[in-house]
Amino acid sequence: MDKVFALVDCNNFYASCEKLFRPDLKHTPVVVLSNNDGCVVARSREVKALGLKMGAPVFQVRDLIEQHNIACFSSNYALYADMSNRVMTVLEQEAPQVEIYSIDEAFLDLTGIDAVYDMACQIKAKVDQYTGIRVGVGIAPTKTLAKLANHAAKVYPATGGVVDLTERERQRRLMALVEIGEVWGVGRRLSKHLQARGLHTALDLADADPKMIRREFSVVLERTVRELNGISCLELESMAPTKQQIVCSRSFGERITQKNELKEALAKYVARAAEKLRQEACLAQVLQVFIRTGVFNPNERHYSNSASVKLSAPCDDTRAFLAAMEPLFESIYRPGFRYAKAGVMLTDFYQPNTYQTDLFYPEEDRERSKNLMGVLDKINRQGRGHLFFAAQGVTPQWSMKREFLSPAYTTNWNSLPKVY
DNA sequence: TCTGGGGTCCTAGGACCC
DNA sequence: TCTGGGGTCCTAGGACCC
Repeated sequence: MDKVFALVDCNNFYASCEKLFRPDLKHTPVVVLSNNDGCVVARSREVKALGLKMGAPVFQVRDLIEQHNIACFSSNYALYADMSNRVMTVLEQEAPQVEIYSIDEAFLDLTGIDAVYDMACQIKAKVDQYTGIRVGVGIAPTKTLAKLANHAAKVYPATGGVVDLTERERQRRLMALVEIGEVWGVGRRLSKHLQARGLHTALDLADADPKMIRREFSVVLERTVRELNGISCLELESMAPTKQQIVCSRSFGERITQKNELKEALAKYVARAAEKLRQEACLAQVLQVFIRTGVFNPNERHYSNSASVKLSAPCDDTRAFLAAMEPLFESIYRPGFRYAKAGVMLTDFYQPNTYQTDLFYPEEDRERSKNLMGVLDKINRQGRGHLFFAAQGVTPQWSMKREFLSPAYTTNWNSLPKVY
């Protein structure tokens, strides 16, 4: 039986979440900013119409923002994550198989369902009714084509937000209209190379020789070509695969010049990364840390370095990672720079009980570690940062700038929206 | 002066083995 | 003057995604 995938994608997701609780902004242009209120990372429909670019640094578009009275919001991930969960819950109720692909997108497996188009319309209506979030739906025999169908649902309002691309003729008609860079898996670099070879539209890519594509580009792009021709190469992955790395990094609200402050920042990221690791129920053996100055100012001396260490055994104890971080930091720190960003990465993951233990680390210590971390996490689930390590410092001067943060409307009792 | 954060996969090349 | 062949594993870097 032919496969049928649907891609459901929330419209302007972050901006929509902000608007949801601010009916007064219903027709106002809205942008959501990255951490430190640095870049534009989401735009409402009105803002897109104004031509304000995704990823634009705020200071470069400040005039445009003032001129059009664009409402700015700092990223409120607590809100977006909760709204995302609500949307995904509806999808899981409506569809037999769901792959949550990102915070605002999911693939559905609708193979074997008659009247797929009607079902997609129903799902769209239900998400809107239950969450207030508008979605677009693209239907096709492969994931790559479903992405393309979803793109069409967005670009052509006449579609009403649902596009069924099951028919080959429709697929080809659409692909002829779509630039090659819009294809899922074709980024900026590939786009340039492909255009240099005379391939400009999605259809050009679909009609390219897969053997040539593999030889000249990669096996990944070859798969894309086949997918564009209706041959499904990418399965629905309804089980979230276990993570292979955990990264925690931040740009600072202000440049750091003090050594101890930089170390405290790293300690904080180590603690957060270890917490995430325990949430995943994983153990990690390699810790990497990095620090760097700003990268954009050409008049400034630049420095960037990283170092990593392999622990004697995989673990998930924050204390062990903190102890390992210190010498790494000492080895890469250089005084006299204005540091802009730092981060840590955990890799080399193991499942508990499937690894070689450290001969000199007794079982009872492991038990105590597990209990201690358990208590730590339990307390911090009541509110992040209730309990922390002294190494993290108590009065960070460098914390993130979030000047335009909206309330945690859906996840904090004290921030529930009030209706008068 | 001010430019985000967190992931995955693939490939090429080097080290090493027999 | 002439110096093999076949393989694995690891890492860094590059591409992509949201």
